[in-house]
Amino acid sequence: MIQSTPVATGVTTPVDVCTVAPPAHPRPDGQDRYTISEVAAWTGLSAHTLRWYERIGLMPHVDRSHTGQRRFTNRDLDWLVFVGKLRLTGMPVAAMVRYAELVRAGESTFEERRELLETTRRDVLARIAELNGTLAVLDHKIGFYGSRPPAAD
Amino acid sequence: MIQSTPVATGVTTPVDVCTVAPPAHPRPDGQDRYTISEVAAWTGLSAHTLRWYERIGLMPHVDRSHTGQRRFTNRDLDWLVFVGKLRLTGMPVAAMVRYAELVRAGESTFEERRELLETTRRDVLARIAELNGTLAVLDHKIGFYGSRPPAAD
DNA sequence: CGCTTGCTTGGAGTGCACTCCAAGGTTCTA
DNA sequence: TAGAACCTTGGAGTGCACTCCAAGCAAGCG
Repeated sequence: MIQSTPVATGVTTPVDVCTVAPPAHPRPDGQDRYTISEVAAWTGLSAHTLRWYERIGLMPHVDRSHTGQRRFTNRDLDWLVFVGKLRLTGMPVAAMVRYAELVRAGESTFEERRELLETTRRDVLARIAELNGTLAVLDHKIGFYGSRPPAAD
Repeated sequence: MIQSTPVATGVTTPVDVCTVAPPAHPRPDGQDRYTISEVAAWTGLSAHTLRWYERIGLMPHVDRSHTGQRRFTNRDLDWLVFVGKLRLTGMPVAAMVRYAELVRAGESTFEERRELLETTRRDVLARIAELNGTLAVLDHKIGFYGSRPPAAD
């Protein structure tokens, strides 16, 4: 299952990574220079995965300390939160990389970005419909096995 | 994406594979002895996948012709339709195999089967909630890119 | 200063769900 | 009855999304 990897618990501010400089929301320790393990803990992704995201172009190039260690900014955190959402949609990594490329390419790609997101949106709606279809079957069968699905949820 | 593999288009009868002999619904050519390629065409699964399902125990053992070729019955078709639904829920194959084992084990496993399906149901609800969450983000961002999401759907 | 813990890299490995292959036997149509 | 099309098997290969490894610097504390 693609389901819930615990992405970024504890965020309360509405996120707004949209391409062009959103006002950065100060994060946990407010330094704007987080190590990879801090970011890993904060996002729920592994450090491995964060490096991998950078390698495949899913992260804009991350700042480095004078000795070459990664220092993530609040902006990077915002981006990762958004990427986490895209991942939850079921969007393949290749498409997320494409989106990241468009973001790097600047404003001229607004239209294509919108299209990509709208395609994703349609996919999500289709998937929800599909899941609702399976719910019907599941409920039918659960009824068959002698108990109603729990009323609450 | 796990999404829509075209599973069994053209089914109109409500399916009811539930374990204990449901009245078989006559299928397309009404012979009750379909070759693997007929079943592949009918379910949208590949012949490879059908053989693989049998190998891993996701299919009850399929009838054979006197020379050893598979001959699927309407019952098998019903089962495959149901398995297709389970697959759409995002249930891992291993869990579907577990369910198939329980079915083979007989009535004493009703309770465990019900639990398995209810767990799956909860997973589906959670996934739908997750997807609705992504829709909110998607819509926000699509609005950001200068056009509202299409009104219809 | 030394020590532990953390970070770096390229490349290899993992798990899932298929997907395909080769070599040969079977079935159907003309 | 020939030939095309289809079926069989075990095992190997594929694509995706990570996940881990080894060898070697870097950072922070007493």
